[in-house]
Amino acid sequence: MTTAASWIERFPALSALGDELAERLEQMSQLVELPVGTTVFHPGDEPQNFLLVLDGVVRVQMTSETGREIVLYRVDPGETCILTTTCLLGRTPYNAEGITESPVAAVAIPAAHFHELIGLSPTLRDFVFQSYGERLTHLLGLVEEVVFARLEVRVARLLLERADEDHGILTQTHQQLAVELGTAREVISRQLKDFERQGLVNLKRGSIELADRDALADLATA
Amino acid sequence: MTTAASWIERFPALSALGDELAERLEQMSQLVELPVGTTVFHPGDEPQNFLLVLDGVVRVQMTSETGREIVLYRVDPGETCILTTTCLLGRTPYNAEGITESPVAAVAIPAAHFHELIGLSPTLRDFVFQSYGERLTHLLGLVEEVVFARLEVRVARLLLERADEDHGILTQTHQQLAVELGTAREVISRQLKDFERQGLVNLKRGSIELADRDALADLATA
DNA sequence: CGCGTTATGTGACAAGGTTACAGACATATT
DNA sequence: AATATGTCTGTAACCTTGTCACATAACGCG
Repeated sequence: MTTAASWIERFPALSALGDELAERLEQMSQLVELPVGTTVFHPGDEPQNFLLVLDGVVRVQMTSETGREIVLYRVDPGETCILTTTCLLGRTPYNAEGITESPVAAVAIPAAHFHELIGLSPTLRDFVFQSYGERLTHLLGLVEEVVFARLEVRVARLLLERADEDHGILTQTHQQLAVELGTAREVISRQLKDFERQGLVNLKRGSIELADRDALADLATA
Repeated sequence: MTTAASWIERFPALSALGDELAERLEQMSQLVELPVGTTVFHPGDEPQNFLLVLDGVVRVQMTSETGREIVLYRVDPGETCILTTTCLLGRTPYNAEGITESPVAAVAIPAAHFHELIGLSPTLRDFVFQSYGERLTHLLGLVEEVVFARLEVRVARLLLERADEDHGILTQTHQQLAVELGTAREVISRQLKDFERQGLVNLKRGSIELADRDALADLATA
């Protein structure tokens, strides 16, 4: 009974699983659907399942006592939430928060099964190792940026990274951008106003239009 | 031929390996000895071996273009350098620097063998997963601290963490402390002088004596 | 249209990073 | 002992970033 069109096909890294393991994985997994804005986990929770995102995006962020926040990373389709894996394997509570940024379809695999499968399948193992590696590298980059990079550079990078490809427009509030960088809203407002005066962007309530991408790119690589 | 008193015994996490695997691991590994101050790796290098530290400490840090540095973590005896593992598995170059803080004895396992063994041994696998988890958690803590924590708090924590247990003395220069926190020497000097004026520490050239640990601890938990 | 809500702008000040030196201490050398 | 040299520490001035306090502007809805 080949449960055709399985979610597993969405993960290139899992294509080498083999029919037998794929079917077992299929059986022990459970599909979850979450509306946008759902809190997937928050600090103090302990995860019960290994999580794979099929569709949508989960944003993982941290909040300070004073209320400032910073985005740590995003889990995109085809990726796994490595913080969940870490807390699962280490039986430690989350120290960050996960929020769906769009409607999310995900696969949950109970801890015990996950442990078993990881022993059976080099494919799954490599997938998890690779995920760990990518996140670790990414987090080191985050540390580097936060500690060493000037704010104008970080804002320029953020704008380029998150702007709509075609029209060069972001529909985000200053507050949202502040959370991306772990800074304060006023600081973003100030910097954007500066950029506007230099003709790099056009500001409207709730959106930012990139007026001079080349100049921003120059800044971003500085 | 039981090569008795193997280095493997130093790793509690590897005690469950079993005789056969332990012997194979033993055979394919190579002992390395490094004097203090050796650069184990630096940005751009690609690792060839999985590394386990037997004795001594390796400090892993990052340097900015402007010359500022920050310590990311330390690899203590019984631990593995997870950045090495990451770069090894991902075939990516290092983006940080590793320096021995004391004479180091380490075990090197060539990438191919490592890959094979990780498939064979759940014990080794769990060890690596656990190492990943610990570092990831630790790095998230670093991000949190760097982004949200006030400097006086960070300095207080650093002093308590790195002071000699008995006498409450650190023999470190302000520059060295600055590297720990990813800040500038002048900033550390300023803060320490403040602490001194408040009677929390006594400063001497090349060393700092904690004069009021309780007060520092109060600050540190703030 | 009027009104509440959310988003943005801005000034003043505090904290931290940078620049530029001065002085203090340690050690080696004469 | 006196001097020279290098390293470490202190400090002032200035710039960037974060915080606080409020003003103003844009939107959405009855």
